[in-house]
Amino acid sequence: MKDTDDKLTSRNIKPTAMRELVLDILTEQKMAISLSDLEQKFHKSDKVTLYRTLKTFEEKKLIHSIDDGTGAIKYALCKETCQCHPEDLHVHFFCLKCQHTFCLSDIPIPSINLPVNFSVENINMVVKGVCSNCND
Amino acid sequence: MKDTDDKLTSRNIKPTAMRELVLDILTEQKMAISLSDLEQKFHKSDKVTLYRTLKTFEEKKLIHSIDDGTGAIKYALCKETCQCHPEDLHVHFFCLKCQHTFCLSDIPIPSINLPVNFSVENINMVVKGVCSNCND
DNA sequence: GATTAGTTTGCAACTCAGTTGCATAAACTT
DNA sequence: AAGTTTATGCAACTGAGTTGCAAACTAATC
Ligand SMILES: [Mn+2]
Ligand SMILES: [Mn+2]
Ligand SMILES: [Zn+2]
Ligand SMILES: [Zn+2]
Repeated sequence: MKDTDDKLTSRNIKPTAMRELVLDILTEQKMAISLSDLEQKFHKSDKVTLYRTLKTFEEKKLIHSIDDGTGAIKYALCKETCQCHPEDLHVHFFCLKCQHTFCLSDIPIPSINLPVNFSVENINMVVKGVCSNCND
Repeated sequence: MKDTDDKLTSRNIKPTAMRELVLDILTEQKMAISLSDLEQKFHKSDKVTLYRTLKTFEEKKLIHSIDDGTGAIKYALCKETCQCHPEDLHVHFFCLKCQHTFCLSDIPIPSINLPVNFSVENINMVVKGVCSNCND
């Protein structure tokens, strides 16, 4: 618990019981999960509390959100050093077979040449295909 | 009307009055529009009919859909030659000021090196920033 | 330790995009 | 014209996300 607590406090999040539970669940995931995924990891839970917990985590840059086009936002832990700046952006992968969404944390989003007078703030890049698990 | 009709029939879509109207509206747009945007271009209209019209158009590859992260799918005309294959994919741009979504039809999505055993079917890339209109 | 002030949680209720079912209307087929 | 297929319109629903408010909890002060 101490480790979980530290992770929270280092991001300026008050370590409540609820938040520790949520962070633990997020930590043990190999893939990004949605609010309703998270909800189902509890026997009894309140969607709104989980929703606000995720919002807080995202605001404090403990997690980042991924819009993979499935209609439900997914969330995944940020790296310790992440400040959610452009240089922290990476490609995400959605597997059409297992329907899981992964961070490709090592693959930075390639820069592109925009038309004149266009300026960039943020880029979302989601690759859809079949993951290594599902490609036998 | 003949031109509109041809566009529809060449994509194997029966040219009804409704569909002609929708195609005309889509043709005169400089940016991608959502279902509810489209709905508001009519004085009296049925959302479901427009919804199904867009679905049909997309299925027949007359238009393509864009998930720009705003929560409402946007639609834009495909080029004549478009078959919605990977080589037809292009970058989309969402302007944080005017909130408009544009096709950057001339900017192909850069290819990336995925981890071993990952295969690609599709890529969604949305750049967010400020468009040339809104940059002074 | 009781009092207070600020924060978090739980419940209900709502919004909004997208979707389905079904009955009517319109368009083709014979 | 009668029958068959396809398109349209209306109602009703789903599911993700969101807000308001009161109760529970925590932290700070006396
Ligand atoms: Mn990620
Ligand atoms: Mn486009
Ligand atoms: Zn997979
Ligand atoms: Zn703009």
